[in-house]
Amino acid sequence: MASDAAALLVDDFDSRGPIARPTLHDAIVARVRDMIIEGELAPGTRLHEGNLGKMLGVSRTPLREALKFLVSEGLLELSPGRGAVVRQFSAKDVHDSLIVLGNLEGLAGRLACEHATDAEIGEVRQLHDRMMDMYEKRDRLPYFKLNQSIHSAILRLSKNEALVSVHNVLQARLKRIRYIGNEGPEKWAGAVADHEEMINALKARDADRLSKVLTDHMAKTWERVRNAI
Amino acid sequence: MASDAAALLVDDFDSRGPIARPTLHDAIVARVRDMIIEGELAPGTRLHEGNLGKMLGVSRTPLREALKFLVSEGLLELSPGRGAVVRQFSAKDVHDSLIVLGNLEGLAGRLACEHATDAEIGEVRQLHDRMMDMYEKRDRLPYFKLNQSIHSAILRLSKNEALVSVHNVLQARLKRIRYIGNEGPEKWAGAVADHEEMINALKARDADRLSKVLTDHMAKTWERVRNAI
DNA sequence: CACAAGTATGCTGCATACAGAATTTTGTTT
DNA sequence: AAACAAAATTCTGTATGCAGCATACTTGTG
Repeated sequence: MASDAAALLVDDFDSRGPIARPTLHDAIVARVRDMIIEGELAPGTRLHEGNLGKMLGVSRTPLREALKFLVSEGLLELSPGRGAVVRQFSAKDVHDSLIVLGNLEGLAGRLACEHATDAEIGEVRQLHDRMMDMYEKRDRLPYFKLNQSIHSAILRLSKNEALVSVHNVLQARLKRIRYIGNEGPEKWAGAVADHEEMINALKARDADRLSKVLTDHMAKTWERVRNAI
Repeated sequence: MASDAAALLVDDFDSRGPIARPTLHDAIVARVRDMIIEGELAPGTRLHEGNLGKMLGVSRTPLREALKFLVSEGLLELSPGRGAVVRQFSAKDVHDSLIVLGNLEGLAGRLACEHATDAEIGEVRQLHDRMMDMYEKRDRLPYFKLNQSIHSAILRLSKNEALVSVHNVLQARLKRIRYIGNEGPEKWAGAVADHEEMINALKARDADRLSKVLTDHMAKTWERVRNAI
């Protein structure tokens, strides 16, 4: 019965990766990470290995290994003798992270202008156009997801693995908060304007301008989410 | 007998931290990380859970948890069914990481100029002076360690936890390579000159200059280590 | 009735046991 | 002698068991 649920968990895992088949470990990590990001496990929650394991249909051993992994990612904290707790980010933590993220995205933009092919830039353009459609319809969730895709794409186009890696870690920590932070119409319009400038700078391969837009965009993100914390 | 060695391992752990006592988990992570950084476990080495555990006097369970932790840090890779392998960094990986590190240190310098107290800058100055003494004596190891301390100190003075965190991760991945990369006299002199300018810019709280020196310094580091890979 | 001490329960941390996959070794055949 | 196949061994991945600590509860006392 436990193995059935575990098999289900693995099937759930989105494996569009290249060769390696999904492992139970990866599935658990992905699942718990999602539970944290989507707020199912609120910050401060103490993770009960027995219950959580039964819930996921996994024994404590692989679960504990996955939790250690998430501790290293900064999504959980470990208090000795008391197990894992969903990490609570202070306003300063969020602000600090956004500053670093802004800097990293700025660098990514600079590198993307240098290394991206025309075809790749075209793909980002398509993402952008689809996002604008969603903005016209004021369809928030697809807009949000396309928005994330664009930022991820620019990171990818930097062709810098290390950069992608550290960006992903910081991004994951803030994802929940950014998801919550629902700006009003005027700030939303501002964000969209930023994105227009981004895509233009990228098409023109204007590294300085793209870098600046991305960094500034992240600074404005702070204004959008600060009262949601 | 296993527990004896485990106790020894914990005692080995450098716990100048605030409150929390060292846990076996932390001790194992620190120990294996050091073994990787110091080259005792060469890149590409397949980690044998049985042997390594016996060597450290720990059973497989906490060891595996520690390995998962190090996988998340990017020091190990996991091939399903085949366990953990010490990650091999290509020249491009190193180059990419150094670019990101340079950017992060540049940001750190900028923030340090803003947030550091005069006393803290004084402490960095002292580290710098001691490092210069070691340079006069051409005493490489203490020079190297003080050098690292200075960079860490600047990161700390940024007062940005997220920045320190991601910097540490990237730093750990490259530590072994930088340790190996022994430059000749003329490049060493160049590095020392960079450090002179760093400390001057920091004292003057010239954010732009400090930022630029740190970023450029890291770019030169690539020249120093590239033939060691 | 409040508070403290002792007790009981439950959870974490670690070790061990077991099943299945991977690798190596050995035997057979060409 | 080389190549292939099959068996045996070894190792990983997962489950379970046990000891010690933390917490909650209960009971006794002021």
